[in-house]
Amino acid sequence: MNDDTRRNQPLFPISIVMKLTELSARQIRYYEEHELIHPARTDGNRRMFSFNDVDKLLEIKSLIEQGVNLAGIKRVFELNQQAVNLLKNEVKNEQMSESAIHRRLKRELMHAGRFGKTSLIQGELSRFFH
DNA sequence: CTTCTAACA
DNA sequence: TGTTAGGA
Repeated sequence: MNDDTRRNQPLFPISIVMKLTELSARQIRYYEEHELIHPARTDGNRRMFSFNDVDKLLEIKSLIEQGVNLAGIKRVFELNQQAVNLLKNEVKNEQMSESAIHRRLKRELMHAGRFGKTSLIQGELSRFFH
């Protein structure tokens, strides 16, 4: 099992996520309603969150505190996803050497760092560290 | 007892 | 966003 799979494992119920993110259940459910997160469901219809879900919620919290509305947050995620896809394609097309990939990645990570915990692209970047 | 959806003195 | 009702 790789890191990606591990980070996407549905592990905790909403009560734990509330403590980890300091967000109310209302907020967490609201963000799901607006498709900012997609937690898994148990047989009993209970939400089960993964590490990636928690990271994303922390990201949402940070952006909300900075005055970004839900539409804005969606765009941030979309642009972030586009950046990931570009990196993936470049790697796939083997148009970059290993060292170039890592240099590029380091630059992306530092850029992401300026915005807080942002980007890091839902843990998807971990795939490039293999 | 925890979580879910829907609704709003 | 908070809170509460009524179920599961």
